[in-house]
Amino acid sequence: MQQRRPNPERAEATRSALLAAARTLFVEKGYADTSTPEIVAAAKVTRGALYHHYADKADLFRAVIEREAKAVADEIEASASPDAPPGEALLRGSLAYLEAMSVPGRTRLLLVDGPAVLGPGALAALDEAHAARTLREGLEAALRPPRQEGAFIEALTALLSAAFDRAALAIEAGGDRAAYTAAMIGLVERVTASR
Amino acid sequence: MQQRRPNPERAEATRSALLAAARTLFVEKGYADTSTPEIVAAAKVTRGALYHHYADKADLFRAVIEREAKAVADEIEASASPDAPPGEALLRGSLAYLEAMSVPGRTRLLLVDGPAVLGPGALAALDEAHAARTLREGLEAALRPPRQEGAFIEALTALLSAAFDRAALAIEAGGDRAAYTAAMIGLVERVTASR
DNA sequence: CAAATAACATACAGGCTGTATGTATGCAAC
DNA sequence: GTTGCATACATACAGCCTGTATGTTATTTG
Repeated sequence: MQQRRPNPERAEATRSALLAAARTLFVEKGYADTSTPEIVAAAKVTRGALYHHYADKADLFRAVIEREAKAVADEIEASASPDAPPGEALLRGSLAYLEAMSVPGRTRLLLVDGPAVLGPGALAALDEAHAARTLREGLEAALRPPRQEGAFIEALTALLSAAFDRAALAIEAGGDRAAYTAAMIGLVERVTASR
Repeated sequence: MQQRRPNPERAEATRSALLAAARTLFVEKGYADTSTPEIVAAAKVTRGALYHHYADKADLFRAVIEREAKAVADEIEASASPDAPPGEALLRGSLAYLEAMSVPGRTRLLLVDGPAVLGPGALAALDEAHAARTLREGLEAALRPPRQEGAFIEALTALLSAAFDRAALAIEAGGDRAAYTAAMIGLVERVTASR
């Protein structure tokens, strides 16, 4: 498919400029208060270009979100040590998640505006595909041999993931980073403790 | 204050109609996709009435949210048994929260659109004033004598609260209610277990 | 009963979204 | 090399929505 590709670099540059401008404005003013005229002005293109590459404003937002979620997943994966014991790997991944989410704007994009604009289902799917998978696999490994059924582990994963999200939000909002980190580690340890 | 109150019943009826219509539409279509003409048509008033009683669309939304948060808090408090041991009181409160949040539309209002429209800070404040207070007090009681400092307990409260929220969302989205309830109870038990 | 004010109703201005239409440029085949 | 077509935009337009400004009615108070 797609043998003919006229001027692909220019198109890619346009998309890139739109994504960068949109990300900045969405973070600064939120999705609802950011207009497409503002975005294209910041990206130095026209609205025609925007609507040529993206179906609508929400589609552009989705592209921004996907990029961001992938960046988070990549950073987590980059900081993973492949041959660490399950318990420690899980802990390291948790800290890496908090670190990745402390990049300015990420909590607003991924945790506040994202669910409202794309629906919580879409975000959960993205999460599962990227960041949360690491968490679930870590939990499964740490809880092996499985003393619980699959649905329980899945639920536990979701709950812990939500706790991590809240920690990231609280820290970005100026909360006590050390306290939230400690509480998070405490949660993970208590959950994985071979009772 | 407020000695003169011309036609207060009529005004109250108007507000009530607006709140009811707005709640229904916000739940069905979300805040962004609900227009004020739609709301006033459903409430059988005019836009003039809306902007007379509320500063703007977001202010009406805030009123809906506050009503809903108060309802949740009331339901939790109603199901509390005052003289139960701390551990059991906490568990009961947790289940009551899940039950209260299963009223249709509540998760979308309080957990999805609310944070995006009002900002996560405003919602957290509302939470702390109503539902989360019960949780924090329960945790403090269950963890007494305090083996941890205040900031840690506060953080732990926030994390657990987020886990509860996610459980409510997952259940409303069609998740395995039993699994999520069990996982939530497991979390609370492990956290309050005298290590 | 007169004045003031609440409780609306109506009209309007500005901005934003999405679409429809127009234009230029590269690639490809002939 | 030019004819044809698709990509990559640019421009113009229609409709809707929000918030405000202004007008009207009906109480309540002095």
